[in-house]
Amino acid sequence: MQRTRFGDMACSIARTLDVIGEPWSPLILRNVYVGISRFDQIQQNLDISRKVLTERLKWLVENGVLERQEYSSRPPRHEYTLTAKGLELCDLLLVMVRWGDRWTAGEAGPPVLYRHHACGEISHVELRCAVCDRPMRATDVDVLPGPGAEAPATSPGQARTDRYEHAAP
Amino acid sequence: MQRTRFGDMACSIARTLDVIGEPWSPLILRNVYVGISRFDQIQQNLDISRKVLTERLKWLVENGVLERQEYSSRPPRHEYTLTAKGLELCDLLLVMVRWGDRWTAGEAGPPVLYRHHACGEISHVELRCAVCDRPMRATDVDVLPGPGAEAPATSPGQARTDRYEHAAP
DNA sequence: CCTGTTGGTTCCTTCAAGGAACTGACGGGG
DNA sequence: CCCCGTCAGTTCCTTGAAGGAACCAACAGG
Repeated sequence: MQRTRFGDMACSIARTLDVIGEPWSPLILRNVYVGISRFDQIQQNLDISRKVLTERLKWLVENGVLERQEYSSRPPRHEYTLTAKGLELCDLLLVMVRWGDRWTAGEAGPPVLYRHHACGEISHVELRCAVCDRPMRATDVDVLPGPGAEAPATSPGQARTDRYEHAAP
Repeated sequence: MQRTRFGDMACSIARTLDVIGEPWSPLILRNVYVGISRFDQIQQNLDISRKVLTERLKWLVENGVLERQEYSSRPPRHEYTLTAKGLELCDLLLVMVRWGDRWTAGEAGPPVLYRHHACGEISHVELRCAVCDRPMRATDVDVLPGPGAEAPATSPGQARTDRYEHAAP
């Protein structure tokens, strides 16, 4: 775990990492996503320490990514399900899968395939611009300061543009 | 840092995390991406321990995400630049930004904006199917075992489908 | 010669991860 | 009634990574 908390930084990447940046968290999310949603199932599938799994699940529930639901009282049994917030995080997993397939899978090929409901084909994700629909990759954008740019402890009105000095022509 | 190495798992998410899953790594990548590419610049911008920064940079270079380049001999000075592999990882950052903006930015609004070169508009990424071009989110796919599905130490021919039991109808 | 910049390395402390054992509520079988 | 098994954790101990500060070395400029 990072001892430096990222949640207070004026950076959406840091704040996203604050939620799922700890070791195991994305893999736990993946498991819940594919239907492995109970404590012992997840623990066995990942071979994760029960202690760490407890901590991660608690954090993810506290942050509204997962919900802990009782599917049987007597005996009390729970399972973890994705919230809308958590489901959108799974989009991130799809992009990670794409990169991992391209750069780490090697000759054996991808360990898991994804079939798109709409077309029925084995496929993968591509990044498009929400406005014009054309490809939008890291090379296709300029970075510039936004309204929430100043760090929390900074007085308003004094935007910290120095942190984004490469903000393009 | 995770003590359990994820690189050996038969999972592209785990293998991606093995490369950039450690604390600070995505933020270092982001800094190099926006042009903050020298050791001391990165260290000051992130307020990261010099020791950890050294380790992370070394790991990222070893894994082909960054390149260490001398931009001045005498005195020897270096900067870190993205490889093609690293640039594609930045796509992941864009998706993290999108989630962070939606779910963590609050009233202040996003700290950073992204202008798409092709249309000139402030925008964000959307996930599309590489085959049919329609939206492809986590809810829009079936998960099924692929060619590289068996774990490394497993004898070939005996696919471990048990790990993906929710593989959908 | 002294200072500043760049790019690290070394050392020490603290706290998270891993691992194994333990708990406790319940259900079922003999 | 007692023992076994399952689920969902909790407790405790050891190890090792993160944080922080100090140190080092090569060079440039004044």
